Amino acid sequence: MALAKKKFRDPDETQRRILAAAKVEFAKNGLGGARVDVIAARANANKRMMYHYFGNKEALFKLVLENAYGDFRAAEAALALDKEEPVTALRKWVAFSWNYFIANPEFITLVNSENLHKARHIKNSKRMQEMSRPFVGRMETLLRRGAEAGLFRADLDAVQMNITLASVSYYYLTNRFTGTIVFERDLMSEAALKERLEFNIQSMLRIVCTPETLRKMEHA
Amino acid sequence: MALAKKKFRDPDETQRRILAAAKVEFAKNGLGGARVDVIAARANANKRMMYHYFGNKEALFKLVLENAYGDFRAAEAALALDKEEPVTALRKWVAFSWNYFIANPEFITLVNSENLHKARHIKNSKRMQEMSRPFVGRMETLLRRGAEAGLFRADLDAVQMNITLASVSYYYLTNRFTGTIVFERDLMSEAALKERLEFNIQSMLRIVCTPETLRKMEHA
DNA sequence: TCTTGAAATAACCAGATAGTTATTTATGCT
DNA sequence: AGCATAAATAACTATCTGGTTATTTCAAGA
Repeated sequence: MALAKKKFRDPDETQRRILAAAKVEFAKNGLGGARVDVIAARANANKRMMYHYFGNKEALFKLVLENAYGDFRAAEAALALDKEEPVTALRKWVAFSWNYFIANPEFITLVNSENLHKARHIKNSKRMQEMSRPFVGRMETLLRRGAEAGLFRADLDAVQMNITLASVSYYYLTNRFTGTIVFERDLMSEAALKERLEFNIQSMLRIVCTPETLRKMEHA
Repeated sequence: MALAKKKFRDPDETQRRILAAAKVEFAKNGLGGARVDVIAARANANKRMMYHYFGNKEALFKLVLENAYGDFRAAEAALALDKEEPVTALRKWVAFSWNYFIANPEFITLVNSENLHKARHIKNSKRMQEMSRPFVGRMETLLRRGAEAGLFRADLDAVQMNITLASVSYYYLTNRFTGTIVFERDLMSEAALKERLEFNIQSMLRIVCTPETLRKMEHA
C-alpha cells in the first residue's frame, strides 16, 4: 500500500492536529476555560503555529464550532430520510440525533459555549447559515409527506419540530450531570439510555401523528 | 414605617450583595470566565470580603447555584398544582417553567456551567438532593391523578416526563442565539415566544393524554 | 469612655496566560 | 548545489487573576 512518507514539515497535518486538539480543549473547558498552551501541547505543535494558521484563540474557536456543526449536518444529510416512509423517517431521525450527541459529546458543549457568548463568533458566518438551510428544508419535506399520506397532523411548523426533536435528546444529555443528582438515578447506564431513546421516539410520534394514526400504531 | 437605618457595617447585607453580584457574573461568563474582581466591584464590596464570607471562588459558585436552584423549586412549589384538575395542572406547569426561564435567564446559564464541570460542585450536596425530592414527587402525583381520571396514559415515567417538560422550554431558550442564526428567524419576538409556549403545551398534552382525551379536547 | 473583636480596605504576590519576537530548520524549485 | 520561502521553535513580555497580608475603621458591651 501507498504509505505516506512521514513528513517533518506538513502544514495540513499540523493544522489538522491543532484543530483536533482545540476541539477537545474547547469542549472540555469552554471558550473561557480553554488554554492555548494546552491546545498547542496536545496538538504536538508550537503555540506560534496556532497563531500563524488561525489568528487567535477566538478565530480558532469559531472554526472548531463551524466544523463541528458541519459534521453534524453532513451526518444528518447522509441519512437520506427522504427515501423513507414518514413514520420510519421520524423514528430514524430521533435515533440519529440521540446517537450522534452520545457519540460526539463535544458538539453539545461547543454549542453551549457559543450560546453563553450570545453566538457572537458565528453571528455573521455565511457558512453557518448555508449549512443550516437544507436541514430546515428536510423537516418541511418530511412533515408535508406525512401529512399528505394522512399520517401526520397538517398544521405543524417545521422550525418548532426541529427544535423539539433536538431538545428532548440534547437537554437530557447536556444536563446529565446535574440530572443524576436531582433525580438520584444513573441517567447514563445502558438501560437508561435505551429507555430514554424509546421515550423520545414515542413522544415525537405522539406530537406529529394524528390520533387515528396513533391508535392504529398502538393496536399493532 | 420602620426605616432600617443605613448601617456602615452590615455583614448580612454585604453577603447578600456579593451573592447577587456573583450570580450576575457567573451567569454572564460561566465559572471559568467569571472574575472575582468584577464580583467584588459590582457588589460594592472588597474582594477580601468575598474570601472572608465564602472561602473561594468555587465555594461561592456552589452557593449561587444552590440558591438559584432552590428559588426555582420554591416558585414551582408555590404553584400548588395538586389542587388543579390534571390537564390544567400540566398546562400551568409547562407555562410556569417557560416563564421562569425567561424571567430568570441566569438560572439556565448557571446550570449549563455546572454541567460543563460535570456537576462537581454539587456532587455531594445534601441540600441539592433535598430540594429535588418534592419536585419529582409532584410529577408522580400528577401522573397518577391524571391516569386515575382516565385522562392520561397509565404507563408514563415521572422522571422522563420531568425531563421532557423542562427540555422543550430550556433548549429553545438556552440555544436561542445559535438558533436565531440556524433558523434565520427571530426566536425572541413576543409573537415567537407566545407561539413556542403554545406549541410546548400542545406537545406535552399529546405526550401524556390518551388518544381519546385528545380527541375530545380537539373537538371542544 | 475605653476596650475588643468583627468588618472593611488597599496594596501586594506568585503563577498563569494570550499573544510576540527573533531565530532556526526543512522543503521545493531552478 | 544553492536559494527563497514556508514551517517550526523557544524564549519572552505585558497583563491578568485568584488569593493573601498587613492594616485601619467601626460598633457594641462593660
